[in-house]
Amino acid sequence: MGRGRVELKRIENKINRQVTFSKRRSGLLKKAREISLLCDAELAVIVFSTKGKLFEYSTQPCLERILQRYERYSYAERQVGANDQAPDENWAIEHEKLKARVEVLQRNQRNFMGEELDSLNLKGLQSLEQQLDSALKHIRSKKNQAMNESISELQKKDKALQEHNKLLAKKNKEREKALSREEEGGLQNNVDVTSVLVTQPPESLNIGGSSESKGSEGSPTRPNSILPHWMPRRTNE
Amino acid sequence: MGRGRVELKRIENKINRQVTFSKRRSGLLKKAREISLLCDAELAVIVFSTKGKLFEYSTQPCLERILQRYERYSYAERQVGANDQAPDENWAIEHEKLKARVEVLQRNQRNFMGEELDSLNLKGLQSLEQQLDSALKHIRSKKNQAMNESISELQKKDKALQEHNKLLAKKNKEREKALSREEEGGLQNNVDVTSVLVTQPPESLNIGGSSESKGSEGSPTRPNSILPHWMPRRTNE
DNA sequence: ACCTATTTATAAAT
DNA sequence: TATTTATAAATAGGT
Repeated sequence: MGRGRVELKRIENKINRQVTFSKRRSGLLKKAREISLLCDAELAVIVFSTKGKLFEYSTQPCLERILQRYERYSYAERQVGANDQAPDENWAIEHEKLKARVEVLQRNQRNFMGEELDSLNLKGLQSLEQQLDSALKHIRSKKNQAMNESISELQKKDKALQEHNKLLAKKNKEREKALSREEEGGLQNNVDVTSVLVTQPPESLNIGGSSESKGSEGSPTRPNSILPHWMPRRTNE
Repeated sequence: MGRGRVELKRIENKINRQVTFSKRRSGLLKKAREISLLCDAELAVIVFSTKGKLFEYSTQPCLERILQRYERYSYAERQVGANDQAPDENWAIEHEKLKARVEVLQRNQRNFMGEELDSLNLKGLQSLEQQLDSALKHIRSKKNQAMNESISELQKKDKALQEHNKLLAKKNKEREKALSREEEGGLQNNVDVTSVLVTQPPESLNIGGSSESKGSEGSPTRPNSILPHWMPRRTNE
């Protein structure tokens, strides 16, 4: 959308990057507003510019709740650190140091994401490759572990449901028999409980893919409380 | 964008609303990804459909991290309003913001190195895996490119040296011949240049030592324990 | 900040 | 839900 295609990579020219950021940011927020209006969705967008400036859009309730949860936590945390504020002169220095650190960390991160590789020599590339390779192994192992856990949990659940199902079916049959003995011709009230139970959708099998993609919206997910229980969240720290 | 203007109000037709939601959602997430890539911004988008299903995009493997940053940021911001301590206090706030950023970056980096994976849920792990996988591809391609370049450079150099060598050998022979003709028995000064040249150590095999990394070993790196040793510092911006 | 030439996104139809 | 198409929007590069 503009004169010439855009390569999807960091814009090197600082000015252009800044301008594009400004334009696209407003575009993004506008679209966020539109979708929330048109489709009655609740959403939040949080954007930090490279320089650390914050921009946001939110339709309120949901994100607020999430944020409040964090707020309590980090407020408490900050109260601790706020007490021992003594000196004020080395702040400028500390600040500079921090900025430098941020810069370094950002560059690292870009490298870790496979970008800006020209800043590395061959040795660096090789070392990075090794590091990522090993990291990937860890990650995959962890992921598989997580998947296996949730699978076995599901299997357990499934088994339990089947048991329950069988039980109910049996009871049902018994009742049916009893009824047919007591009142002849009173069968029309009989509902097949079996099918109801067996049909329960294995909702947790929707093991998160990339952020969006496959989301059969209409699926009869239950009023799921947002995150499946098997998704561990950071509890503290 | 589409056939006919869009009124900015809730779409009444349920089906249409659903379809539009799906389309615009993916559009929004796409744009979010683009701005983060193009403009080096950190951001998160959280969307709840009417039915309560969650969709999200985050530049970080762990969306909570951005929320935390947001938290700290808005806390610091709030201090401005509450506090009428004018000039110097800004520094404190900026400092807080920076610290929040550093924390996020550090955590990311640890994750990128395959550490601290317990802080990620399955979704985060998968997204991280994908990211690293793609990064690794870039890195390997870059590495191979670098290697090939240095190989062909070496071959060129080698060829040139051999040429030179041949030339010198020839000259040497001629001179020798000439000498033996002019002064009989004066051969003890004759050094075999050939061997000297052939033996020349292939210094350029030190691949990747181009311009920047040479001799920087002794420089006292700043006390950044996080920075991997192989990451050369950039000299220009 | 404003202006277009173009590229994108997407509403409607299939 | 996936494709296709006609159009509205977004926006890159200038000014």
